[in-house]
Order: sequence, then structure tokens, then C-alpha cells
Amino acid sequence: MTGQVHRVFHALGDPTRQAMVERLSTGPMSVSGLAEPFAMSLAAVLQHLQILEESGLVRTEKLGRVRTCRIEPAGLALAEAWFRERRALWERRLDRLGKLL
Amino acid sequence: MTGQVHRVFHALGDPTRQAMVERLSTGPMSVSGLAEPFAMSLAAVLQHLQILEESGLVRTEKLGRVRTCRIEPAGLALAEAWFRERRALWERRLDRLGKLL
DNA sequence: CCAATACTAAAGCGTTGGCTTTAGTATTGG
DNA sequence: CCAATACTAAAGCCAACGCTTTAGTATTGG
Repeated sequence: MTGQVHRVFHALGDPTRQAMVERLSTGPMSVSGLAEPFAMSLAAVLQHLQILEESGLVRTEKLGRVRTCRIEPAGLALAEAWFRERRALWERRLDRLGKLL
Repeated sequence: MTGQVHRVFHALGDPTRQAMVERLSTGPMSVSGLAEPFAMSLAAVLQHLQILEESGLVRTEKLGRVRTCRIEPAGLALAEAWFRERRALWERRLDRLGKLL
């Protein structure tokens, strides 16, 4: 599952997809509901959605003719952990530097 | 400075740039030092570096003929904060849901 | 001084990304 | 039953990416 963090970052690197994740953070919704604020075709939204799913940030489930999209917290957690690690390394280095002085 | 988070994500969305940031997390280094483990031209590394700088993740400084690259902790912090916010929203929602049951 | 070092700038090239349009399929309210 | 709804699949288009090569400039150890 690790080593795929850059897929998460790549997914969030597009403003539309970032906004979609922000929107889904407030609760699940249908594809057309998710698409509503965006000035683009539904097909385009679906393509973004697919990238979000492949990155592990979003999970979707189809019931009847409606596909419901929701955040996958594990995906967010993976990326958040990466930042914590970088910061830990950085701070550890500053500590060593401090002790040298 | 905010609203630029997707630039940070975009910068980290490339495996080479992600690796560069990981490398710089352990300490500053020159451009050629940074480039050493990568199987690509120095020019390519410079191009990645420029994107990292524009995203605010990395700061560089030239002294003599050597440009030294170091992490900009504020850039990492910005992105980390974004994840914390999403998680906060998500958890707040689960709380409301829990109280309803 | 000058060759080696350490980058830098610019052009070009094939691939991927974000979008569209068109043409579907599956589901359901009335 | 059937028209409207909610997506889905595929093809095509243009811009942005990631890389290369070539040809520089600035700095410095000896």
C-alpha cells in the first residue's frame, strides 16, 4: 500500500480533484451531486473520480442507478503520515545541529 | 500563500520530486549532490528543482558556483495542515452521525 | 591564467492529462 | 411500459509534462 503516496499527491495536484475531496470531506454524495459546482461535463467529473478512486482517496459504490462517493480516510491518513515522517526527520536533524553548538 | 496547496501536491505528485524532498529532509545539499542518485541529466533535475521551489517546498541559495538546496518547512506544514482540516471535517461528521443514533 | 567544475538557458520531442462530444447502457418514477 | 434519470464507454483534441541535447555563463583550485 505504501510507495503509492505519490499517486495520492498526483490526485490532489489538480484543483478540481482537490475541491472534490474537500466537498466529500463534508459527507458522501452522488456523482451528479459531486459534479454540481463544476463547470464541466459529467464525463470529465467521472474521469477525475476514477483517478481519486485509484489513488485510494475516495471509495464509490453503486446502488441502482446512483453511484455514491465517499472519502476513504485511510488514503488521507497515508499522505498525512508521509508529512509527519518528513517533519520528524527534519526536526531530528535540527536537534543534532543544536547539540553541536 | 494559501490556496496554493494544490501546487504543493502537484510538485509531490512526481516520484522524482517526492524522492528529492525525502532526500532533502535529511539535510541540505548542492544541486549535483541532490542529482546524484537519479538516472537523468542535471538539466532535468534543475527543472524539477524549479517546480519544487515554486511550490514553496524547497528553498535554494547560490554561493559562488554552488547552489545549496534545503527544505522549506513552511511548505510541508501548509500541506500537512490541509490534511488535518479534512480529517477534522470528516470526524466532526461522524460525531454528528453518532449522536443521531 | 585556465581548465575543470557547477550550474543555466533554450529548443525540441514524445507522452500524459484534462477536457469535449457522441453514443451508448442500466434503472426507475409515474 | 417508457421517458427521464444517472451514469458509462470511447474517441479525439490541445496543452502541459518530463525528459533530452546543445550550447552557453560564472566561479575557482592549482
